[in-house]
Amino acid sequence: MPKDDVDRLARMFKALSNPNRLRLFMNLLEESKLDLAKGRVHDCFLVKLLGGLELGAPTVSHHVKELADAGLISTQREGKQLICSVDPEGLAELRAALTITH
Amino acid sequence: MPKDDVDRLARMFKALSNPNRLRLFMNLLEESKLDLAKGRVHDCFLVKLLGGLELGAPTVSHHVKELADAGLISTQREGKQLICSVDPEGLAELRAALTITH
DNA sequence: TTTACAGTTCGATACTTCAGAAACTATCAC
DNA sequence: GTGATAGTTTCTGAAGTATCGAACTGTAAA
Repeated sequence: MPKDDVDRLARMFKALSNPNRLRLFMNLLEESKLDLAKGRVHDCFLVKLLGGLELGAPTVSHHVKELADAGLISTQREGKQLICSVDPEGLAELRAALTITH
Repeated sequence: MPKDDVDRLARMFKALSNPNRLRLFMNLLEESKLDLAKGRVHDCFLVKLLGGLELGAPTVSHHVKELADAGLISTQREGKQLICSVDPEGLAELRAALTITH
């Protein structure tokens, strides 16, 4: 596996290595599952993702950026709010790397 | 998802978040693929995993321990050598977490 | 145009991680 | 035994990360 690919993968895993950030992602993934199964992308208000997380706004902002930079989610503004969606390609890359039958 | 599960998952992802450690794991996974597909566990000398890694022995030892503690690989001594195998359960947990259609 | 809202940026602080040097343990071959 | 091999443990320093408070930006409603 080329070094660049390993680095890219490692960055994704790192984005998921913090429990709070992972929780954020899992919440979004849970919200998205139905839509992703149909090949569509689910949108979700940032606020909805924070159930029981109890983090400050700056921290959340930072975590969202990490996930986005890693290619695991994409974001877009809608008025005052930030909309997050799981990036299906990023998810697929992760799954491919962990797949046994190549 | 219960907090303990999130923490356990996060720990696995953390173990894969360092490029050198990820490389180690991917090398082992690559070696193991055929066997795992058949439900068996592949063993591999530590030395074989270090192709092009250029790390000191203490560092490698540390990385192997991290992967083992996270439940991603298991190790056993055989004489002077350490034998590593991918832990199929850990791998399955990771894959399950990233699976869309639950 | 003032106010509130949703999120961002900056800076500080406490903490964690990576890697290697030196010294150690265990095993095997002689 | 002695020496060589394979890996471990402990410690240290440099670099990176998580979190928050304070100040900031953009949007929308009053």
